[in-house]
This record gives sequence, C-alpha cells and structure tokens, in this order.
Amino acid sequence: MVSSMGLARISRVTPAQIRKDLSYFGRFGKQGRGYNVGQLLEELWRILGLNRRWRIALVGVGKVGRAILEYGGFDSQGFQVVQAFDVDHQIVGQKLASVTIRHASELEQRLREDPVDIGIVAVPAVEAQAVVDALVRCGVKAILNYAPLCPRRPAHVELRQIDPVLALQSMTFHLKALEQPAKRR
Amino acid sequence: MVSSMGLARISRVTPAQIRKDLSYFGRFGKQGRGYNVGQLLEELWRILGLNRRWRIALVGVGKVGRAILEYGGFDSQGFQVVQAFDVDHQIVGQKLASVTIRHASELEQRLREDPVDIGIVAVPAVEAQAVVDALVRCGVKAILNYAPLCPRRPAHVELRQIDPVLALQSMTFHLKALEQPAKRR
DNA sequence: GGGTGTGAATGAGTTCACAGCT
DNA sequence: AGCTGTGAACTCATTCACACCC
Repeated sequence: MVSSMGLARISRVTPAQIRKDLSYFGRFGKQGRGYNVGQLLEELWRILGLNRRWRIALVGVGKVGRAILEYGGFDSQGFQVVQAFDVDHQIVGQKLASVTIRHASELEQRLREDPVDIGIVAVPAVEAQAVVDALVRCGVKAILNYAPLCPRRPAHVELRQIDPVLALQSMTFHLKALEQPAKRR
Repeated sequence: MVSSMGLARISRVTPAQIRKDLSYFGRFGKQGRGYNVGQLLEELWRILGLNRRWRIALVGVGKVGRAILEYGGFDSQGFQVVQAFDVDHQIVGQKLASVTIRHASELEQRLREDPVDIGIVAVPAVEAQAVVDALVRCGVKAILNYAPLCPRRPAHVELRQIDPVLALQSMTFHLKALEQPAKRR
C-alpha cells in the first residue's frame, strides 16, 4: 500500500494533486489505508492505454529513422514499428529490424491495406508537412515528429515533437538570467 | 511590420497573448503600426540568449551520443560540443567532429579547467543520476537528458528531457479515448 | 483608422480543509 | 487514528476591452 503522501514524495508533486488527479478517473484508494500499489499500477496502465500494443509506421529512414528502427526500447514498451518508408532507392527494399523499407510513393496504399495507430516522421523539415498530411489521410491518430517545425494537423490528431535544438534554445533564457547580478530564488 | 494579429495567425495563439507576453520584456511595438519584424527578431534573440554561442559537454558516446556529435544542426544554431566523455576504452581517444573523446573519469578535472554552459547526458539510465551530479558539481547550469528518467538536481539547474518512448506513451491516452463511441469535440 | 500596452474580468488549475470511511 | 475524495478557496494565467498613441 502507498499513501498520496508517499506518491507525492517520490514524484515531487503535492499529495492533494495526486488525489485530485486520480479521483478524475475513479476511486482507487481506501480511506485510512491508501492505494494498493499493484492495483493502482494496473488501473493506470489501462487508463493510459499502455495495456496493449500499438502499431507504428516510420517515414524517413535516414540517420534518425535508422536509429529508431534499430532501437530496442520501443518494442519492449508495446510500440511496434511495422512499416517503414523512404524515398532513397538505395535503401528501399532493405530489411532492418524485421521491417522491409518501402518507397514513400507506396505509403498511402500500404497504410490503407494495413493501418497503423501512430506515425513517426523523421524526414527533412521541407518534407514533413506533406508526410504529416499523408499520414492523416490514412487515418493515423497520433504523430511523433522529429522534423524541426510544428506541422499543421486536424485537432483530433495528437502530435509530439522531438527537437533537441529547441530544447537547448528553451534553456538559454534561464542561463542568461543567471549571469545577471540580481539573482533571485 | 507585423501586428499582434498577424503573429497570432502564424503561431496559433491569441493576439492578446502575444501582446501580453512581449510587454513582459519591453515595449517593442508602435501603436497603429505594429512591430518591426527585424527589430523584434533581434530583441527576442537577445532576450532568449540566442545571440551568442554556448559551450556543451557531451557525456556518453554510444549510438545517441555519436549521432549528436555528428549532427550538424547544433553548431549552426550556436550550440558547440567542445568536450565528450565515455567509459568505453575502445572509443576513448577517437576524434569525432573535431572533439577528442576522453574517459569519463577525467570529466570533473577537464570541466573545471575548461568549463561549459550546458551538459548533454546520453548514458544508460542507471548511470544518468551520477553523471548529472558530476555535471552539477562542475557548475553546469543546464542539462539536456536523453536517459529515460527524471534526474534529481538543484532548482537552479535547468533540465530538458528527450524521451521518445514517453512521448508515445503520453499520446496513447488520447488514442484510447478516440476508440470509445462517445467522442466529443 | 489601426493597433499597442495594460488594468480589470474571467477562467483554469492547484491547494486547502474536512466529512466520512476503514 | 489515518487517509481518501471532494467542494470551497485561492492562485496563477489568459482574455477582454479600452485609453492612448501613431
């Protein structure tokens, strides 16, 4: 068993926040006792949709795309790359991590025959919007985008960005502040 | 010239938000005219601390670390990797992108001799906390972390996470919601 | 007229605090 | 006694709306 206070210490949020958030989805605790760890974990997995496997299509098998295909960490967490596309004829036809790379021109046809839940975009910035549009047309509901721009998409399509340069740029403001003499806590 | 309305359309926020945010740092606009694009850009660069170069130390030169070293996108944005460390004797001594890889045991000494502003952590999860602690001891003020955990650090040290699996996991909740019949807008 | 900068109004999200269950 | 779940209070952020300037 664990109390909201216990969870709060671990996750560095307030106990009230823990209780409020959990109460949004149900009543998982017992007064006077706290939460059953195993039961809570299972409920959270279910709520977050992590108790099943998700099918992914990768577009762009350059440096980043190849790293994604060869990285074992997705599969073990229930995320399975089942299709991969690129425009480079040199690599089309190659098989990486049990996925055969197809030419991007086949993308829409193949995704209609064999739909996926999530698209990963690892193409140059100039191509990214067109790829996102194509994925959306094929019914993809979530996109993980490595291209350094924020593509337009319908409101119901979830988007997450992976952009290390932007992450660095978002820190320099605070670094600059530290250099000034009047440093506050 | 561009108005807050124009900026709002491009960036998909409200005009009021644009004006409020900019007013926090100064008065960059002219009534009836809007903002001078060039001048505004320069002010924002300065405010964000992007008008100078930042020195970076990379820890962990595995797959991810190597990709970072070989990626040209950092340098062109003013982020220069000037030191790199790993524990693997096979790669210590190698020179990648004009940076010689040093053994991790030399990290603290070398960072004190030749300080950096930012640390990039690309080591396995179990090592990450120790690396972050070492970087903090050397006066690093910002950390970009690729390890899949949230390391503890002093409040004044900025931290950004790059975690594709977490990004995927944070989308599945919404995907699951879409599957249910009662779909709202 | 057109558009900024800003106090006031509104809204979203967090914290408080306590009734009630174990 | 101990701790959850939750309405009420509060805090912080966003939006409104308008005086003022170009």
